[in-house]
Amino acid sequence: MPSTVAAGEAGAAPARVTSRRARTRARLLEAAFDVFAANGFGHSTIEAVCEAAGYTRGAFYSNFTDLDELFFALYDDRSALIARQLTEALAATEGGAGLTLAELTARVTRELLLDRDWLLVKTEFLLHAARRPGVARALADHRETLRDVCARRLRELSERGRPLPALLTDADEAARAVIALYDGVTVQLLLDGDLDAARAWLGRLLTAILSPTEPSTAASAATPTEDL
Amino acid sequence: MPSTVAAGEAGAAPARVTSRRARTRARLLEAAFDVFAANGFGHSTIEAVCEAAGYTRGAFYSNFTDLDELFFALYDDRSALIARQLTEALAATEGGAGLTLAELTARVTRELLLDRDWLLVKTEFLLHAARRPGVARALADHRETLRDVCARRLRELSERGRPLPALLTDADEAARAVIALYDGVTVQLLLDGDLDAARAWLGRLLTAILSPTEPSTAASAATPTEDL
DNA sequence: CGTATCGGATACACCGATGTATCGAAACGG
DNA sequence: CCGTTTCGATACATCGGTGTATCCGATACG
Repeated sequence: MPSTVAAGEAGAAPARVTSRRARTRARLLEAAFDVFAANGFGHSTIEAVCEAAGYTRGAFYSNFTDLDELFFALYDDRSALIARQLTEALAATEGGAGLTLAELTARVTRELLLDRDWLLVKTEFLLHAARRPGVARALADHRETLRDVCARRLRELSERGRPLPALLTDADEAARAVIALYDGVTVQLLLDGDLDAARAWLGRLLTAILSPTEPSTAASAATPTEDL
Repeated sequence: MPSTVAAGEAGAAPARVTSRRARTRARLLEAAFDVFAANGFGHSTIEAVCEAAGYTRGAFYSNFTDLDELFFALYDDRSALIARQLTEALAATEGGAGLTLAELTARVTRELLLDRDWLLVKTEFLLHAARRPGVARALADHRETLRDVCARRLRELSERGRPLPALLTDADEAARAVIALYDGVTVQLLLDGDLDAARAWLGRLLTAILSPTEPSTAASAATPTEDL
């Protein structure tokens, strides 16, 4: 069951599944990605996707019921792929030495900030999920597994002497901060399209927030939202 | 000229503009906000907006040409309103004492993280803009003015002895970091809908990234993305 | 290699949204 | 108040996308 976020196939699975089916399905997903990236999900039609894939609508309805379902499947595929890439990139600690902070940020930056089209589709899926509690939970779960991967590396880091900032209580929270910064930089990248700048900026932000704070000032600003 | 992002009225302005027109226009925008928040811009129709506003499509075509145009006007109005609120909130330094870091974060958190519906619409507008270079630039400009407001307060702060983190070179960059964190927390809020948690989390993140870092570790991690 | 099943193409009926042209009524200026 | 201008409602023609039913070629399996 390689589904990362959830299931949701079209109709009951046929008794005899040919491999041609898998090909056209893959092509449809590929084409849908391009169409969604270009026009946005809301302004995309089944016909446009089929035409981009080189099929007629018959092929679509044989594989999916909705555009919604295809959208979900598309996100499922892509996000699983990226999750795998990130996990591998962070797991590759040759020599057993473990990652340094610089390496960690560099790898996160490299693996996660890929192309703008994916960010467009991903963000649109976020909005899609935000309006459907079930999908939202599934997406949140998926994000949580990614966060755990990140948290594990950060925990290693802190156990090997590199202290985490005092304001972030544990590695899990530090990982949350990493995600937040990543999402924030994504917004900027969507606007200006400068991938290199976004990578550099994310790198700086990550090191900034993961660097230890001075104990004195940290204590005085621990609970900022209490008063006023 | 109260337009914040850009202009773009429907047709040439009539010689005699009644005030009824302004009312219906406002109502249409109001209704559009609700409809967009509920269904998403892409899945919203002119009819749905008009019905929600209590008009027929005739009223719409008398005020706008497109849904796109209405969307732009809607964002224009709302964002200008919020920009005003934020500016006022940050400017209100009674006694001339200036804001503390805790006050600053508290106010940003309070003024910017309003309701989820607005975040939905705002994010959708971001995607909308990301696909149209002209709109993207306009939106970027608008964000820049907000950032400047923030940067000014941060500069005051650092001039009154509160040091900025060494990894963020100046107040402008610190303001960028604030924006990035805000955007990042927005994503989380869109997913889980927990407004209070988002506020608290944003507050912690802001103080974390704006607190001074230890000089030693700061220097060693200054250029993280160079190698590897 | 034959045959049963599957997958995608084709054709059709339908609906919903769009845009325009026109008309009655409200709002403004005198 | 009354004429004039403007605003929004109504009616109409049209178009694009959807979903379904059906059919023929492709494919797997014995």
